[in-house]
Amino acid sequence: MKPALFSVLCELKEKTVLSIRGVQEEDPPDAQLMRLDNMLLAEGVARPERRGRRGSAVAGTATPGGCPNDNSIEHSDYRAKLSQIRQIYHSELEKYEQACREFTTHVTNLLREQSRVRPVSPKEMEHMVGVIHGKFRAIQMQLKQSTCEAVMTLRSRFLDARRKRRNFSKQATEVLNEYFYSHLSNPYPSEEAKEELARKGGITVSQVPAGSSRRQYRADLPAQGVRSDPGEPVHGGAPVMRSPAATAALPVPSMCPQVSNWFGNKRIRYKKNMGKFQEEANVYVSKTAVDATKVGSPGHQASCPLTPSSGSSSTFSLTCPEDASVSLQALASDQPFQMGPRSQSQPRGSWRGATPPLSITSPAGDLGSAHSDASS
DNA sequence: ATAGATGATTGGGC
DNA sequence: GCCCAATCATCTAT
Repeated sequence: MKPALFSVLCELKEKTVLSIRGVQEEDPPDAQLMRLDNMLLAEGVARPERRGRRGSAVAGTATPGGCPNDNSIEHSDYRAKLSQIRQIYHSELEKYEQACREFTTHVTNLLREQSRVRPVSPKEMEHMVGVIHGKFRAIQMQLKQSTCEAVMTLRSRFLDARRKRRNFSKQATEVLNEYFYSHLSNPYPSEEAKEELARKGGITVSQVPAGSSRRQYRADLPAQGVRSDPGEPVHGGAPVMRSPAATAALPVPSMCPQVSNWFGNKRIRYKKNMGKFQEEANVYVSKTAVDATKVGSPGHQASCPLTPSSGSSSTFSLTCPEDASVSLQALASDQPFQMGPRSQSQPRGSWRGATPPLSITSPAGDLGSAHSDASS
């Protein structure tokens, strides 16, 4: 009687297990878990800490967006804190894994024990182990999530670009201003010009700092980490880190975001308050005039690689009250302008009309403006 | 301590 | 993808 009952039970069991398996098949690869893993990997948290020459090994991955050359105290502080997070993460992970192993063994033993009095198929054992692993995976995910959050907070505190703001050097400002005022009719440097300006001004030509190009970082954001309260700003443009895969798919960012920022700010501020910049404009225009005479004849043009981006011909549409002086300036700087409809290479945006009432004449052979502006 | 200057970020437009 | 305009956050001169 007993063996017969046992075999019936076995049959029932088999059916039950099959039905369970039918209901919950293996989960598809968890996208969020992958994201977390990728982020931890990218931040250098997922890898166990390398002993020995700490810092350099960590720094390479720990400053994806900050100031690569900024070996400040804050940076070592950042690395130390990141290292702490890493240690905690790995020790917790180890704990969870061990607990998982122990619990699995315990349950397996228990099932084996029970298999003497009731039918326990290998599949059922497998299923139980799977359930346990699933539970521990969930716990692991929580751990990873909180680790990510900790890293985010750390990044925001130490690497926020705004907090790191440094004024450009005098040389850099001069170079930029010279270009700006000598291309006043069309102050939109091309990518090459920006690089050249950055080089000349000693501005570090970096990849976009983590905080400087929000759009790239936002394309594939998970829900977490968007810009937060002002007291604890999440790292400006890097609310969330991208997976390496996502990084690879993204477009190449501008190589000179600082220069672009500078020109953006300059154009806006100049336009808003031309009067205020009048003096500065004069200084730079006369400066370039002197340079031009030093270099040679007014027609000397060959040496400047800096050309505006939106076509080499800069044009005016005279919409501001200072038309007369604009004309004068345009004439003085040998720049063409037009009264009628704008040509295709019209300065972009709303710059038209912002051309200034320069009180002195601009040189003919300035830093490329005459060359580039007049070349057409 | 404060105001103004300045570099960076953001949201929207094209 | 770049630009403008507004704004933020920090630096600097006073």
